[in-house]
Amino acid sequence: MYGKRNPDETRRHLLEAAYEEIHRVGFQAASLGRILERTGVTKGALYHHFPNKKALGYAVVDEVIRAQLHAGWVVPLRSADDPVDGIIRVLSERAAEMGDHLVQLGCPLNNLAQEMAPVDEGFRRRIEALFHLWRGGIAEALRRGQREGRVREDRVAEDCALYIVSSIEGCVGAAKSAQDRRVLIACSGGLLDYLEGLRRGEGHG
Amino acid sequence: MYGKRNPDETRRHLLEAAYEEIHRVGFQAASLGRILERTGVTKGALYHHFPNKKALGYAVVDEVIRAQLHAGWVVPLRSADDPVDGIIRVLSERAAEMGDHLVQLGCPLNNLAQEMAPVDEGFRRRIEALFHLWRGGIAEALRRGQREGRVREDRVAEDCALYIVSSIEGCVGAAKSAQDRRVLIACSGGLLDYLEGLRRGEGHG
DNA sequence: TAACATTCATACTGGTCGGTATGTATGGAA
DNA sequence: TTCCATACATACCGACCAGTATGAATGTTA
Repeated sequence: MYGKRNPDETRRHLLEAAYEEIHRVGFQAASLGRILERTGVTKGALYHHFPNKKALGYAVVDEVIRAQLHAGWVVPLRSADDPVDGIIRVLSERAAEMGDHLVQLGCPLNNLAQEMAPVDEGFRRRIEALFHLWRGGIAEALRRGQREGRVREDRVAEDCALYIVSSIEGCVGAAKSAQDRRVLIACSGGLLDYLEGLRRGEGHG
Repeated sequence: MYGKRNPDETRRHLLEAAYEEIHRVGFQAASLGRILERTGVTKGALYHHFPNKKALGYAVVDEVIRAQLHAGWVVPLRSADDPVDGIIRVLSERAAEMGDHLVQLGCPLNNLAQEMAPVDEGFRRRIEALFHLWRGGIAEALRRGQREGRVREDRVAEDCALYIVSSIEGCVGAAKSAQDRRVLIACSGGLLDYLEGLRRGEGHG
């Protein structure tokens, strides 16, 4: 397009469009034709940058979703004073940032996980790497909180992180299934209960 | 097949095969050809019993999945003495019954919800009706527990049921994403924490 | 047994898809 | 200026898919 040539830009455009297409309809139902249509890129260009559809999907996970997760969760949690406060704040920030997309289409990472994990091991491993990153960021914050006396020490940080991430995906999934933002709010109440229960001095441990 | 004729049976076979196919690859990727192949039913028979693919999918939700949910969750919870004990017992029973299928392929209802809710309103409503049934069974048990003094009364039963179901789906989803049964166990630990916290006399309310 | 609706069976259609073959324009290096 | 890899563009292919047209059995009813 434009008669101009710019390989890096076209690759970026393809990745962004593929990300949105996959987020909208899933990987298997994603149409290369629609991606090309929306980007103005031609099939020749696409197959120059990616050997096949699967490689494009892999790149979306490895680059686009990974960058979002890193910037949206890992980095912010590093600079949080209190881990529980930090998780709650990041949670609401991410929910606000994604807006209606989160309720309508769900979490891009979890969508892919649920669709592709049983079907393609390459996807599964890449997706699991991102979940590992995510849980790692939360667990690190929780461990720091334990050292600083903010988080109860009778819990294993990694186990808590696993449950927190799963619970987030559960809540987002419920809201998506209902196509109703209020479900996200109501469901998050239970998660907040759990998070508050992780603070130090909450008894019954 | 068999030269014999039996409309009810062929319909049942079709529904069962469709259920399995959808559970395996999702509705959109489900192939009528594969369903016919595995049942031995022909295309003419299929389109005699169902007007189109979508109607077959709807019937799977309305009949197959609904029956499973009713028999597996609603009925058992009605005869539970303690709701928290009951939920925990049903949880493990269901997990045991589905075996590796649960970890490999995930929850049939939630799979469909995540795939189809944003795409087709007919699916969404039917799926949401089943979630309503499920949450209703749990909420009813919790309310009875509150009346009988077994469950703390500073919680709204419906909100708790929403979070419990979402949390279950989150845990199952995590295990499916990891394709690892141990993830299901570890993740359920957090849910058990939450459930135990619903019992009466647990402080910090 | 004759008429008729139900229950299937077979062959075919149009459309979409991922992928490929082939060609062309660009830009940098020698 | 020549050469050549890079970066595209266009046309086409075979596979699969949901859905349809048509007809043949089968069971039911009169």
